[in-house]
Amino acid sequence: MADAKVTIYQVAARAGVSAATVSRVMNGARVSPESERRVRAAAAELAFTPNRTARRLRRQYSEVIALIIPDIENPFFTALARGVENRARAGGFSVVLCNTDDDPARESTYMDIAIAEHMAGVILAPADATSDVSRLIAHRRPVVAVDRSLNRADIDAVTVDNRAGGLSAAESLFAAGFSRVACITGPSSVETAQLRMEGWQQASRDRHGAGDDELLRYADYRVDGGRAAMAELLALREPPDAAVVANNLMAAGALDALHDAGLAPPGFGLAVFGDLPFAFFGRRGIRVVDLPARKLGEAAAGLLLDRIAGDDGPARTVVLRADRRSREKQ
Amino acid sequence: MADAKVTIYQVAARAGVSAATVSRVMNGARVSPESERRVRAAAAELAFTPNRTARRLRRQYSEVIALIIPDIENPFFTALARGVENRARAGGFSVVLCNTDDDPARESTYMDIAIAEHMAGVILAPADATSDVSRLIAHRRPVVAVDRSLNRADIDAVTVDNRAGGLSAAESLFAAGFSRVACITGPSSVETAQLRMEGWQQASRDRHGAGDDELLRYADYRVDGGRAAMAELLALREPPDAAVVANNLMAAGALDALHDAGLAPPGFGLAVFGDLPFAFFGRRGIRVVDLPARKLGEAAAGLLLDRIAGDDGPARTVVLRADRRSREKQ
DNA sequence: GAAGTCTAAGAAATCGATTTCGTCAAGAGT
DNA sequence: ACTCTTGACGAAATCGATTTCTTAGACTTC
Repeated sequence: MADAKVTIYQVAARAGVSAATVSRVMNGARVSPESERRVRAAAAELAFTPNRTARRLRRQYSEVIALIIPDIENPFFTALARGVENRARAGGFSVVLCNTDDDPARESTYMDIAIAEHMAGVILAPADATSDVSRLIAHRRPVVAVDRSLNRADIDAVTVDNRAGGLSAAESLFAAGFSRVACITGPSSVETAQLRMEGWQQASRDRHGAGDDELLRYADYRVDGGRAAMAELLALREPPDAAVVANNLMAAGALDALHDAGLAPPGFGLAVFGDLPFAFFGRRGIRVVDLPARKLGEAAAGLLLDRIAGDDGPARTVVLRADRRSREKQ
Repeated sequence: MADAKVTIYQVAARAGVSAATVSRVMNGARVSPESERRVRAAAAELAFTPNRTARRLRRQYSEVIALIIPDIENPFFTALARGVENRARAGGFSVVLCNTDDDPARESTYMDIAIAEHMAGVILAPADATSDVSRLIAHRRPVVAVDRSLNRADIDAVTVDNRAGGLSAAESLFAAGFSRVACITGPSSVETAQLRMEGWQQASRDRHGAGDDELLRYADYRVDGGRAAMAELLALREPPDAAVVANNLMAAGALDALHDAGLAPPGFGLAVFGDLPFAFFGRRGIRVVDLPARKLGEAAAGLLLDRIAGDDGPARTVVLRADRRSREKQ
């Protein structure tokens, strides 16, 4: 019975009613009990699944949201994705995950697709500060920026307090007795990288009166960049005895470089932004600035669903705390 | 100019032609140079983006494929996803990532969505052996199973040689001088878990004449399960001196448990299926059975794209090698 | 120069569900 | 008894692009 293609008209014919009535049954509009029964029976017998494409064309709307992230292999973003998905599912939405590899062109393409596909909204972890969401705005598609904010006051954003996180990470290292605390951060064009560095800088100034730019390295938020940066720092005439590393991937590389030099936490102080899910022994003694990735995702999805539901109040910015904690066990 | 909604008719009006002609221009059919020029100009001025929903309804087809995986936070599956995405993008397709958390109900829902959304095909990493793809088949949607095969001969599959991997992992531990080699594998209902265990079992039999079930633990492919299983093994009257662990997450847990007992590789032999992207020091001395996740994804996407293009030859099964290697550096 | 190709391009049908607009009948109110 | 609601439900319009059909002209070919 379950043929490859069952339309609403076939169901209607079988139930002896019109297509309109079938539609009403499927969408919970008022229908007599008898009609409803017949329609449901017919739909079940034919294994009818409404064609979402047709519905979407008519409704100008779909229950799908796009989540655009720069790196699908980074656990931070997958955890974030999971948060988005949980919240979205609870609201009856599906999530399409789009991976840009930090490429603005791909990001732009995905936004166009979101428009052309009638997606209900977009959650964007911007590749960089130049991300252009104007086409989304022009098409009235709700957008929420997550992790990194866009430089515009008119759209919702969910971020963590990166500056405070950087400050507290560096301070905790100083407090633990380290004196030369370096900083390995991400690309200077990336907001989170800049803010985390500024937190470190602030702590250094508080401590030494002036920031020590010799101990600052901009890398690329990737493993190899972290390894290279740490290697460079260790090669200084006066190397650091601790470091704040601005993301998990670079920390992996940095740990590698440390190990090559015969060093490791807790002898060498290390504070890292974000969890290191697969770091075992190495993890012990590392200070982790907890990035609440899943919560970021949930919050972003929450804001987006509000907008989709019609909320058009002024843009909100949610800033979650980045808690430092000294991690013992999972 | 770029208004919220630009249809093909508005472009047609502005260019002084019919909608059909605009469609022809957008799809590369024959049109006079003059018309083409005018249409392109009008389309550009209005920032026209064809409505994909309408196109899809008419064409009964979309350039989107679904990738259904059990755990989005597992690096194995994200690497696989990246492989799928690369290959799909190259072929002009987008990928929708669906996370099931190993829940057959969610898996089933996603398959229905794939049908209702007119997706071109589905790549499925089955939650378990009972996954039912019959509705996809009934709707003529190409399906490729990846990582785990479905128990049916009529659909394409891409897997790794899990049995050989398990065998070689265990053998390499025996060869290195370990004598009591345990095995921590996944749920017995999961094919990969079963096969990897069988490889270990084979090696144990070859060595000892009989497999030692005392040293076998079925866990859940998760960190906590691996930790608990290893803790149990270490508590035996005669604990193992080495272990084959059937996936990366459980290995993370197992390493934790080892550490708690004051043990670690290479003193305690450890062979693991799949990469441990964030494992630093711990990783050294671990034997990794390399699961070519990205290649799996690429191969699966390749098969699927062939089917979408109309290939209806008999089902193919691609088995990739799971190479054991002793990992030094990234 | 008549009959037979092509070509470009417009009019209209189509994809399948939703939704507006009417119609009809049953029950309410005076 | 007569109008007024009210509710169920069918006919038809609609969403926007694609894809037949058709037609009108231009160009061959004998």
